[in-house]
Amino acid sequence: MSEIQVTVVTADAKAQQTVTSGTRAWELFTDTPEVIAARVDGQLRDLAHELTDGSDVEAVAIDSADGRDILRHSTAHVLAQAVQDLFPDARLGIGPPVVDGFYYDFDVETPFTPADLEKIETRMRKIVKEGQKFSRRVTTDADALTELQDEPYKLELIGLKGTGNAEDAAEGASVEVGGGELTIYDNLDRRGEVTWSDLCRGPHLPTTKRIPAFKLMRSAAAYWRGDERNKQLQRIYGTAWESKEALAEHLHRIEEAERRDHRKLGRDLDLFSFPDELGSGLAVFHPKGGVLRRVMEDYVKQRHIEEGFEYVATPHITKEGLFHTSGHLPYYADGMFPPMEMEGSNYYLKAMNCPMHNLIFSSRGRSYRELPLRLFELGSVYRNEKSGVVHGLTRVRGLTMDDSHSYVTREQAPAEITHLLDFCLSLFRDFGLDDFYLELSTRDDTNLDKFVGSDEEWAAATRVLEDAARESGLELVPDPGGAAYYGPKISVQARDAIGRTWQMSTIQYDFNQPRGFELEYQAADGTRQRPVMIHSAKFGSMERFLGVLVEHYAGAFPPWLAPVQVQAIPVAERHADHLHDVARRMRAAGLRVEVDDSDERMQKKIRNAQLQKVPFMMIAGDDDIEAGAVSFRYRDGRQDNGVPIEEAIARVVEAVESREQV
RNA sequence: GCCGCCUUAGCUCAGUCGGUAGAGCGAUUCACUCGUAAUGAAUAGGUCGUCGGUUCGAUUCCGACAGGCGGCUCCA
Repeated sequence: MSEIQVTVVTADAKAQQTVTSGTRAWELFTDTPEVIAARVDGQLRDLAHELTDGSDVEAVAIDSADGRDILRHSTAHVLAQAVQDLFPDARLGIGPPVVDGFYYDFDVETPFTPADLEKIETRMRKIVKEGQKFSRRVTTDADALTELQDEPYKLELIGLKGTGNAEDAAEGASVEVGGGELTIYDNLDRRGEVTWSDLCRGPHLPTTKRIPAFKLMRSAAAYWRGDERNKQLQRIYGTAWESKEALAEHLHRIEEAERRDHRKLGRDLDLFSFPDELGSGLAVFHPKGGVLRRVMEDYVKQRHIEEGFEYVATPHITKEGLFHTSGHLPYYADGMFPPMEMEGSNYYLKAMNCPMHNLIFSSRGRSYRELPLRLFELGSVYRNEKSGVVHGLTRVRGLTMDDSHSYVTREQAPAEITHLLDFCLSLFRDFGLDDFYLELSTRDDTNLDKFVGSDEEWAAATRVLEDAARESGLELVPDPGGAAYYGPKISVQARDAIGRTWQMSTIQYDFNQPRGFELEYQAADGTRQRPVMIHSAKFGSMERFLGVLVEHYAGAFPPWLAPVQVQAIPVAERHADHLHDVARRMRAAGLRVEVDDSDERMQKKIRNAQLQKVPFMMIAGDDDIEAGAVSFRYRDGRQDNGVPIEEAIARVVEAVESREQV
């Protein structure tokens, strides 16, 4: 037996080690049980991987990003084995790890019920307990096609691999047939007998016993290879973690997110509702939600004007010709409400504001001296969102965009895009959101029917946007195929307090509509030139942004946004007049104050104010009246007693004006 | 749009193996007037999502539709 040299790589060191040939990766890590795989020369490998001379070997711990992916992928295998144990007719789709978990798709006659999931989970625990070994076996396409002849979806993946399309075949397909050679993983029981096999690239945990904690979450249908023309498979989602504690924390985070759900808080805080009578995806804002909207709208209007925009207004409905000119009807009709016929014309509800703004631009001759010309409105639009996608305030059928169109020369476009991007980000910061990334949505070059314009125009537009995005220094994520039909876009994705992301702003470079509308300005040399238009929505939709704010703050808004800024609570009935007096003075200072002079006990009033997440509770009893003062209680239970009235008013005013959180 | 699940009082939810329903919170009224997260009592409130079918009888079973939830697809 000969000797070979390997290099064990850790975060801060590299150590040469001499081992005998045939040594497997696990032998290097026998005293570190959290290691479940190895990265050998940059490739993730099973611990059973046989080392070769000169290899760099790095431990992969189960609680690392790669380690969790491997854990979850292995748990997905256990899921599939359990499903085929219990439902022998189930055919396998794809089973990759995803953020915080994994899924596996199955073709079954009848969809899984919650009771089925329980049975499957029980079966999975049994498999985990059995400590089945994940054993890698290299195979050939021909052998695999024979072996997997009962698994039509796997055969399809192997076929796609042959054409080099495996990576594009479907989300997660690469975990099955990615990489160079085709491999099958056998699950071996204690006697070494094969109990189950699956086509898989790996790597995997050494045994199922190394799955410390998992849970099945839900089942749902999913189109095979993500294409709605294909059959729907039944997808089971699960999660798996390196410890029971980590699983518990994950479940706790989900509960936390549910607690912040804007749909629940919207009801609890009496902000908005979705009356069935209106139809799906159509919200009404109650007085308290109305305060939020008004504050947002007033602020965003003022900021637009400060940034050089001119406020305009346009109708909600128009004859169809306009949307032909803009390209909406040829390219976007599915997204619009059906037309209504009147006096021989078809009228459409507006799905976008841009065509109307173009009419304002072309209402008279324009000079280069007017550019950039920036038109802005809070434009309400109606979109025929498919019934299955409507979701709270974040996906609605009627929405109001803070929508603007900047008409610029080609030369001015880059600076204007940077200007718009800076504007978006500063607005978010004013509202307390300061964690963003950008997405660059480009044309899908394989589906040109969906997009207007020449290759050169798209390339130029994409370049301008990409440059501006890079200049911002923010993380930039590509989104191929995500462009609008008329041009590429940058979108700003904001993370909320618990790490979820939401598409807010979009900035789109459009060379098509100016051509369609024959927009022109007269240049300095007397020639007529075509402007470029840049679409931008900063909040995106007022509805979605409001929903995101509710979740970001979990309903506990900073005072400048809070529907009720001060809730006054008398200790006893005789103290109410004092508070009514202070409340009057606060309202005169522009504050939103309510006095709770109901018959409840003060403890109950405090509880109510607490549940309504009011930033300032203003309490007064005998001591306060005697001292010409009030007492504050904050949402965190902190107290500040005996604050002189003038100072109390000034304090709340200051908190509102500074837009700080209290 | 597709798949699955769900819809009982304003909210959260019991319940009826087919014989028209209950609780807590909330609301209203009365009593209590209290120093930092729920005072007590009484009262009102429901064509059990809508429409159709089966049945002597449907909130319960079946179907369609509407709305919601979880995904998928889509998303200007």
